[in-house]
Amino acid sequence: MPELPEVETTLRGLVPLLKGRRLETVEVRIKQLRFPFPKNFAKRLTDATVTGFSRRAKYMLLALDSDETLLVHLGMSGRLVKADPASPLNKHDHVVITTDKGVQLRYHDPRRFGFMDLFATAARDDHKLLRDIGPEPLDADFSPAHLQTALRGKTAPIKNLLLDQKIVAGLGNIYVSEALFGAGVRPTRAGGKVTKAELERLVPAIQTVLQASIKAGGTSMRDYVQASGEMGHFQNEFAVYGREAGPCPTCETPVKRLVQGGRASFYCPTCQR
DNA sequence: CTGAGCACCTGAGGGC
DNA sequence: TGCCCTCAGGTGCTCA
Repeated sequence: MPELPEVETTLRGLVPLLKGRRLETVEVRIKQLRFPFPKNFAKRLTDATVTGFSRRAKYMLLALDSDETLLVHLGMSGRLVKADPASPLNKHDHVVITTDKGVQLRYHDPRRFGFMDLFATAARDDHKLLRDIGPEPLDADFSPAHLQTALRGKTAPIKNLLLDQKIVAGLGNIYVSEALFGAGVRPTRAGGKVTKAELERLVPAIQTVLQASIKAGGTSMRDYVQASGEMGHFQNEFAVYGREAGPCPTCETPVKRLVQGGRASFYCPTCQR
């Protein structure tokens, strides 16, 4: 599910609920998610106070006063949502955290592709899952020149390469289709053959679609909701994603769907070359 | 090294 | 209703 905008909106929603709060109870209700929980996970979190919030690619990072950092990945179907502590637990509510103010957060993930980790904050830059990630697309150092270097000589389709978190952080299947539409680049183009002029359109196209989605609270299609429980509504603004045979918003040509690397891509055959 | 394919898991929806 | 198939927002592994 969640790509950069959904992770970012979740994180922003967590700040007012968790900032400066001590985690009073932590209950892990499943043996493992995608990976086993770290040793003594619940015990190490209990009584820690949350001091900082950041995001890297699709990872949420919560800094604790215990000098450890909680890493959360939502996988395909994960969500982290405030809940009434009195309401019954769902079978997919895998981790339940209650703060010293009585606020309860539930990590819910039917497909269990998500996971959590807990590690020394000082070792963050060496973390295996974080160290090879490419630039954040909303940061100043994300540029056409970076993409040009990263894509040089690549024969794989640009669609697949933009999903590679080492090339650019945080994009997933929805926003790659939307960004390539915004840039007028066909998803099948070999990465190394995308021109400088096209990359100069692609960078702002990526930034525009991500920022618009964050503003809309992300995309809620199946599982995703914000930390508050509210839905996002960027799904109402898709230009091409999920709109096979529908009219291109620019030229009204029917949108095409194809499968690349086992995943659907959507594009306008007229506007994207 | 690259790129392709599979694996992990549940649930929703369509066709019959 | 029920069964079987396909598909879904991610990513790490193996193999050629």
